[in-house]
Amino acid sequence: MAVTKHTKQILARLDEAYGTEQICYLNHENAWQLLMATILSAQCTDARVNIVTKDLFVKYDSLEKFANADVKELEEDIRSTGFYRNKAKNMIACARRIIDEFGGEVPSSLDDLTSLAGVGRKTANVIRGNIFHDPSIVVDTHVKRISKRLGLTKHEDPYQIELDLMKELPKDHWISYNMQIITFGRQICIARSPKCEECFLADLCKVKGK
DNA sequence: CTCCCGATAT
DNA sequence: ATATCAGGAG
Repeated sequence: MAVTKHTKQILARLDEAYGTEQICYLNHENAWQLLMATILSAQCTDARVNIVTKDLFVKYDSLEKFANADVKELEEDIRSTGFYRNKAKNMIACARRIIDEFGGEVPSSLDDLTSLAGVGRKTANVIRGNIFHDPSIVVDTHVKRISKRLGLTKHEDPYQIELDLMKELPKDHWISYNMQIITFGRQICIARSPKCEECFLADLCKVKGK
């Protein structure tokens, strides 16, 4: 499967602008912390998640603490991330199942990860990429919006977008693409008001200025 | 498809 | 007032 010149140009400019180093914007010290942080990041900015987890991971300093947490208390501890009832319930169930079914270790396969409460394809791929360094494409709102703007996919469904990107992007760019697009999406191709005047991909964009 | 749901920019 | 933010489950 040949990579189109259009795609090569995009990747070359992203590499030049942001490098290819693997960076995670969710603060964490281990696998279960990243898992909990990623569950919290659903429909919430990473900046907000980092504020919450700063205290959260001191109070809950192990999976066992989450497994035995009081739901109401955990709800208040994570309230500002939104969807706090679902998230608190999922975090507790998730911690219990990792302890009971996976010997206390965060599993590495997509199927095992998505079998956990509150863990969908996006969260699972964050863990696979950042913890286990398995090539994976995380389709979040930035990747979705910008991949469409750049003409790398026409789909709305995140899984279909993931398949399109896996076909179009060389495997060694999968992880860096995610980091680059998130950075790009926050600095330039902002959802509410994209800065097309200062965008280094404007000439390759399908919907420039719209 | 609907519901979960607070913080922030416009 | 409205859209959007590193989504997932029923």
